[in-house]
Amino acid sequence: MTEVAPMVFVVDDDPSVRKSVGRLLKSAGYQAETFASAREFLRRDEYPGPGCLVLDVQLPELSGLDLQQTLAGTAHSLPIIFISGHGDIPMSVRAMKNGAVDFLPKPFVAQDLLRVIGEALQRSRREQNDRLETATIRKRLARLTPREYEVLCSVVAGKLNKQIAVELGVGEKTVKVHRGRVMEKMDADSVAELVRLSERGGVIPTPIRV
Amino acid sequence: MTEVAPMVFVVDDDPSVRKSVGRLLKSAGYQAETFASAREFLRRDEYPGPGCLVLDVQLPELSGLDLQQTLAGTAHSLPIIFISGHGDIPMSVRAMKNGAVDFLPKPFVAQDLLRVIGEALQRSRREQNDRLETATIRKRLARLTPREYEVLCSVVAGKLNKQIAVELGVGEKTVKVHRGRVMEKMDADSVAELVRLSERGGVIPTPIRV
DNA sequence: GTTCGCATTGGACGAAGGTCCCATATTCTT
DNA sequence: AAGAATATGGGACCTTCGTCCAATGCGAAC
Repeated sequence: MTEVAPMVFVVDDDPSVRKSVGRLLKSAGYQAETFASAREFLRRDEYPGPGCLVLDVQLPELSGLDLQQTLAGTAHSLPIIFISGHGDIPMSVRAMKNGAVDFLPKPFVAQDLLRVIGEALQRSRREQNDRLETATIRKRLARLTPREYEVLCSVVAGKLNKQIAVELGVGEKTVKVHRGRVMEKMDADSVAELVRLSERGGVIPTPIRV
Repeated sequence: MTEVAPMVFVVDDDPSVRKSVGRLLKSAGYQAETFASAREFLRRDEYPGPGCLVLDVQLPELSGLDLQQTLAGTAHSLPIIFISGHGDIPMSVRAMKNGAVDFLPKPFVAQDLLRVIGEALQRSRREQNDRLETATIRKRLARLTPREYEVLCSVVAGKLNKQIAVELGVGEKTVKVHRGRVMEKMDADSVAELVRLSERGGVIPTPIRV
């Protein structure tokens, strides 16, 4: 495990804010990288470790809220803390609804920002872990052949080999082989574990026909 | 299925707001009940159907935000829409962080309130369904004897009857009996289903000793 | 055109799961 | 004290699962 210092990105069109916030973050032990616009931020390199984004709402071209929506659902989306000089309540509500960690009106005290950044980084770590886990599972799922995947769906639906065989129009023997390979490829020691892995991987159990 | 009209509770110390909002809601086809204070609201009867709470932030004694925290985690918590005449951004952020559906500054247009209430009721229905499902599962879990519960925890961990028997210091036969009763009481047709039920019911699989 | 991955199946066998009827001991409630 | 719920088993039996070794057919890739 390479220890990676948390990274805080700052996007604000005001140079003095970038400078002061950047200094504050570094003095607090974080890595900091500042950007003057949303587009500039979008050209950044991916950062592997935990991190968050301190984002001004009012920005030229693409606004902070627009950037938030652009980033939402991205594979490497970061927790966002908004800062705003002329924000209003509907703006802050929209930001929070879209998953922002907090929304700080300017001027704010350094302590408030640091506290919220702590929250954001904690969330980032959690999300990163979750993403890592599901990515691992997805990779395993991707190694399954189409037929194996069909069998998996039926197995996690709780069906017997015999039933699966009938539904797929093959022999029970064949199902057993596929099933064995599924267990191996998914690295599951038991059906219980297979069910949990499949659930996190988004596998839909084939409906049981009564 | 008894069709229940959605219920909207309104808590505001301003009588004119209670009156106008109440009228608006009824004209929109909702049931409405108004309260002048948080304490008064807390004395209300439980309402079984979908519903939400339109809550003023500034209230005598217990504030709207306090009431939100009091209600949070309650078995019958309702989605909350805040309305506020003198709210600020930190206030709205706090409300949203604690799960509010929205935060509307007064004055607001009727259409906005109705739109947000629609969201809130949809969330209410979803939460109600989720609560119903987990409650059903919990009831079944509660019918298990201590021993049966132990067996369940081991089964969903993917252990073999033999292993479970050793760990519990009983015969494999006994485990089979308990296991059978667990399947029956939990109304599960397969181990896969049992795993899913257990997960939603908060059952912790007993760790596997390698 | 040969090699590789995929899907398919056979036979055999042991391990595991599930269920029937039956029985005993303990504990707790009524 | 009687009865119910709980926990524990025996014996018998069948089903299901998993795995060993072995084989065939098919399409795609090299």
